[in-house]
Amino acid sequence: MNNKSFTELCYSQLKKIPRGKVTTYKAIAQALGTNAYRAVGNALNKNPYTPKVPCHRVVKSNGEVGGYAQGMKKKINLLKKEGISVTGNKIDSFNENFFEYCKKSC
DNA sequence: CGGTTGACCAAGT
DNA sequence: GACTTGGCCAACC
Repeated sequence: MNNKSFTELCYSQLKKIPRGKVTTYKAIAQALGTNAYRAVGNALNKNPYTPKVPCHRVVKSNGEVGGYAQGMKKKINLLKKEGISVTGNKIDSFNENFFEYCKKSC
């Protein structure tokens, strides 16, 4: 079970995100114990689990929605349905809907 | 093993 | 506030 690639581990963290919340690429990387922000984004970009994994709940650290393999419009649309306010390409009340991972024993 | 890429980040201009 | 630069790390060729 631990033989998964870094990419697969990212998906595992994604699935832990509760509905109506969002996180950042950086947070996920740190949750995995690394600083590979880019590797995380790279993993989600090619993610074959698009509907399985809530990749649309992942945004950039500056509050922007970031990107989406199926189109940002779809991503924003999903976020709004989850109860997250999105203005243009940015998250409204970003820190309100922000979800933090438990790095250590939680 | 080296070079390229990417849904990034932070700091500087 | 928008753009540029350097850095970071994993996956792929």
